[in-house]
Amino acid sequence: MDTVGLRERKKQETRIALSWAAVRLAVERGLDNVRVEDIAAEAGVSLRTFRNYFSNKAEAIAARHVDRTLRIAEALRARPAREPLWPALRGAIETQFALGQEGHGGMGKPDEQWLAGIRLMLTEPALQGEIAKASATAEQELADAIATRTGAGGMYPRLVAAAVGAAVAVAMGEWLRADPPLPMADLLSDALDQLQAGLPEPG
Amino acid sequence: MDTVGLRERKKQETRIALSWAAVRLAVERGLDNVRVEDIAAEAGVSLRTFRNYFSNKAEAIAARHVDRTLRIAEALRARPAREPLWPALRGAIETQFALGQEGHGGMGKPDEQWLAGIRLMLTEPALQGEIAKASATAEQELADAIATRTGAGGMYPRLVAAAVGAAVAVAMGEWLRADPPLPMADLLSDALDQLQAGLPEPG
DNA sequence: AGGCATATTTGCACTTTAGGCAAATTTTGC
DNA sequence: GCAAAATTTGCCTAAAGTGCAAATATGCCT
Repeated sequence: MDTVGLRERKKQETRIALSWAAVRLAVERGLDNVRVEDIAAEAGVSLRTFRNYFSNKAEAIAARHVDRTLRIAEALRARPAREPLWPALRGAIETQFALGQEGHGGMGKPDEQWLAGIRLMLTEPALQGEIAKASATAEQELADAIATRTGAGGMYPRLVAAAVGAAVAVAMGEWLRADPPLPMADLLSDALDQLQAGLPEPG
Repeated sequence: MDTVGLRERKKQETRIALSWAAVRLAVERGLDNVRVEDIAAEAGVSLRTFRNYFSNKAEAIAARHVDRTLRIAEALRARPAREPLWPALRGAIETQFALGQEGHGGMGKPDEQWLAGIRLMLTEPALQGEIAKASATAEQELADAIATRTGAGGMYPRLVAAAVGAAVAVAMGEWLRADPPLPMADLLSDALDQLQAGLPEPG
């Protein structure tokens, strides 16, 4: 038998189905034209069950993004303890963004839903609070992982986590904005370089 | 007559009164035991008027914090254009946090409401989304001001704004947490120093 | 397999939030 | 003063959110 039972797995499936339905409907009709009830129906559960998982539309839409960002901290912990912090951080981040680049030899269709979800979150003002909350959660985990890895105390772990989170957010924003599309990896690398250089004033 | 008419001023007063009432009631009874209706009553306006100003409790509570953080960008713009970016940034930030230090020769009572509001926002999970949204708004303004001042394009202005926002947030958190209380100015300065040094791994 | 304990889903009742709309009130500019 | 414009307010309806208990599904032990 698996380490996770049927119960656990079905719960996860329901959660994903709800989040997926939320994003799809919101993209199709616009956020305001989607009732929580519709999302529940789309996912094949009762309205009340939706509320057992999420407290509102925004949370449901952001759920997959939250999961993804939380995995950065997880990836960091999985790295060899002796690896210096910054390379480890870059590695951990890259594993979560190893997609979206078109024309690359990799998978052809770069998680279209994820892209739509991100675009939606950056577009709809009503979702910005949620994306920010997601970042806060992720940064908390990241700070813990950094503290464990470096043994540093004080503000350092939280500073690094917050700064890295900021860099990721800025890079993501630029990625969506860039008209001649740029590879996410490059933007991310560029942002982290500037951060590590202490953000010196150009010119 | 003033440059702003009575209308403008009363609107601002109502806004402040509502935000103030929201914070006070939430601190007194706990966030969940405050209905929007109560806040409106406390501020002496109708429930419907409350909704003309804010769309929910959280927004009302965060309003004064938003105003305050927006003033950082304003302060940056007010600085001499030739001043290098980082000193100007530090100066602008400090002007908005020139309070809260007890035992300093300055004002005796350091905006008790503000402290309570901040503590509330950092404490109540339901408000974290709002504080984050506030930061996002402030960072947008800050990025614009930085872009204007430095003439830099690309991600630089947004990166600096986001990183500075992160540093301020971390310093504020530490300030509230520190058991033997530390001066906000020191924490802020420390955080910005680390940022400018490129957040090198200690040890 | 059978059966008990635990977790999840669901329906239902109820309170609160959210927002459109038009009437009443207040401020502004002339 | 007085008309135009903005703000406040009450009313109304849809939707969100929450507690509770019954029904259903799963895990676990014998």
